[in-house]
Amino acid sequence: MTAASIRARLRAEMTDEIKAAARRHLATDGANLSLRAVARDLGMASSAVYRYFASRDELLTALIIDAYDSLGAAAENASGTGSAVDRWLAVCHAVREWALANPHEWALVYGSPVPGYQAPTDTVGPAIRVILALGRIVQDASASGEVVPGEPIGGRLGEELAVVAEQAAPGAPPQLVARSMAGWIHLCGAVSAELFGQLNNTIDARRDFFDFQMRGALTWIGLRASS
Amino acid sequence: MTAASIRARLRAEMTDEIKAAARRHLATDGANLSLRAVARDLGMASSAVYRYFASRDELLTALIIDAYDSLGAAAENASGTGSAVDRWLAVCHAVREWALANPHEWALVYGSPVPGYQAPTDTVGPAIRVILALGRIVQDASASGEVVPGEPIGGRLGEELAVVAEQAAPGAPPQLVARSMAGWIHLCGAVSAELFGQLNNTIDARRDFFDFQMRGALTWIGLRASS
DNA sequence: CCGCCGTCAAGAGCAGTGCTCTCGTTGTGG
DNA sequence: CCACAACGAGAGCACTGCTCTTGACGGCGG
Repeated sequence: MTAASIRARLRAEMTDEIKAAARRHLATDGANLSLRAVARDLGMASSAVYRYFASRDELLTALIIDAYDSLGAAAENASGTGSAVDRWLAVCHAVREWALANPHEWALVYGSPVPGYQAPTDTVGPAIRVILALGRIVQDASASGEVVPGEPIGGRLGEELAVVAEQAAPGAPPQLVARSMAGWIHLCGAVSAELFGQLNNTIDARRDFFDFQMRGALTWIGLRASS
Repeated sequence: MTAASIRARLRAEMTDEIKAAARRHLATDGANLSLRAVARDLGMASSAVYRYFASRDELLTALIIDAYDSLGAAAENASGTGSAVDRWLAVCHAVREWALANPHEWALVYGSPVPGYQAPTDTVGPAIRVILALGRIVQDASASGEVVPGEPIGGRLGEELAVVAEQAAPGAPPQLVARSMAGWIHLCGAVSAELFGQLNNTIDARRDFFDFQMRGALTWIGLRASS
């Protein structure tokens, strides 16, 4: 135990240092960061990095998982208490603030996909944490009646939404889940628009505008202020 | 005229061929396409490409402008006739269909920004064509009363929105312009979510879901079916 | 009609990249 | 205590964007 754990601990520390350096380079180089530059930052040969990550894509995957987990934790932290509306808005603002604090990691996970990169299945678990956090709010609101049911959705879309509802917010009506998904998509769109420069030279009161958008989406989603 | 125009025409043709080849490579390599590979495709030396584009960034800028123009034309074409709701939805679907037909160009303009790349001012003109197309619809609807005014917005956000309203939809109330901007952002978010894989293994009835989202956003925006 | 100059393409070259392979060293489990 | 696994370093391959030089072709002024 002693020896192996020492090796293992050193390996874990080295892995973290590489990821930290890579995260730093993410800011300047984006998704196509230079493994050699990362190695230089750490004072090691570029080939040594390959002892820890089999390829640059694997390093990126690790960064992506970390980003999803960090964002998911932020969302879960914010989804605590209050009315469904308050909880939903808190999650929205938490996501936005996380993205503002970690813009390049947001771009990594919600921006354009890296060309040759195929996300492994390890990423889907962390990826849906924020969705599940929103789903719990919707589920709770639905259970306590803080919700406008709306008209059912038929066809194949209706069936697919029923499956989503079962997984993310069991008990909630599919049409409510559909509107919530739209709200999540609007959330992602609003954050990306702000981060990717679509609001430049146009809107400076960005928090207010974001809040305005999320509240507006909320009225359509149909979460009520309280039971 | 004769000689210079011959030269100029050859140059324009060559420029177009380079852009076409670069667009082809955009599909596989994304924003970090290989200038040498483009040159290889055209059977010319990589250095010869620099006669037409001073750098790879300049080539990318040309592609970006072309993409904005193409998308803008598609949006303008679709914004023709009918009620404000019909015109708005037509533009939304036109944007989505253009994006589905040109996914990599969509990623180029609405995806994560290229790291070291700073968009020159030449791009803003083409960039706002689709926004202006939507703005005209809102303006017309406002003029003919097909609109729910809603509550005014105060503070700095209100002032900024008034400026936007003046530029994009003169005469329309700022709060309506704000809701329309949110609709445009939701539109971009929905297209990006679909294109960037956020709906994978979840929603297959994508056109229906997109339509559902845009109609929902529309009810909140406050465009009425007809006067 | 000829020479000249601007435009063009090609090639070599530089610094940098991802990744592989080999070679010593070091530390650890049996 | 020693063989073996893990590790770091370096060289090397094919590739990249970009620059510089060289040579050739074509249209215009004299």
